[in-house]
Amino acid sequence: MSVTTSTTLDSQVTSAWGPANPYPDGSLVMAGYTSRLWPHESQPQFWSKYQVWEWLQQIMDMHQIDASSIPFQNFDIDGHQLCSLSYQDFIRAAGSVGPILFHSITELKWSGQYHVDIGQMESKPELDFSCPFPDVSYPPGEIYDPSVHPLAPVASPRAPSPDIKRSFTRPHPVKKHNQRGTHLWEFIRDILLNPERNPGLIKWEDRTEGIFRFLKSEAVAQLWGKKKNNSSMTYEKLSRAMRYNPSQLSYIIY
DNA sequence: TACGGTTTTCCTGCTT
DNA sequence: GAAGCAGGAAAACCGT
Repeated sequence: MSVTTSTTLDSQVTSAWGPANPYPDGSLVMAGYTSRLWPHESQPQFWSKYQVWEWLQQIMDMHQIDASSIPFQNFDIDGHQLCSLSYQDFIRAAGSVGPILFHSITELKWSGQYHVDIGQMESKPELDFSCPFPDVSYPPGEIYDPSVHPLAPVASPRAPSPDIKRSFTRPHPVKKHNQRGTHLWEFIRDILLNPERNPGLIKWEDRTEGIFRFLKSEAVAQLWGKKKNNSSMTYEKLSRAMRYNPSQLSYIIY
């Protein structure tokens, strides 16, 4: 993928919304995300598996818990199943974090107050490059601590350009606090978490393995550069940043 | 001001 | 040989 001088980023992204999108079905990548046309119901009983995971992630953030301390695979369930779990089930599934999760889900079941304001996003389907990737994983007012979910490109298979594969490992230990605003891994995460809003830029290749594919690498780099006020950003630089220090970084995309 | 973490930039080597 | 990716090294940047 290359962005020629005559090809604007807007045109690329816009075209991706249309029938020209080379991945219109998204059957592989979007499996967990199509349902992400989010909580029309705020009731956890109606959550998808993915929403359950987002809730888990949010709880970990809120309580400053290392995301690696619970086996996410134990929560490969939808909201209905989640709500049917007993206190002991939570203990078994999440150990010492279980009571926190149980308490949270119990409150949510009764209050129905859990709102992730995706509805706002859906009401504004147009792309907004001034803030292209709203942090929809976290309700307004909640501070997301990215260091809880560090991201790590690990040994990634080489792939012929323009399809660049990257893979991510499970979460790693935590460092506190976002010192520099948006991190690159947050940026990537948000693209992956918002396929409806940023179609055709990156797609999941194998979500269970944490492998994704750059479809428009230079377009992603341009967006990143715009976010960082760096007009000279290229995919080469962006990819270098992604490769940097993989032992430190990991990611919690499932 | 010093320090640490993250990102950017430049470069070389390897693979296809 | 060309293209593209991986990774080393150093500098820049930013928050504490």
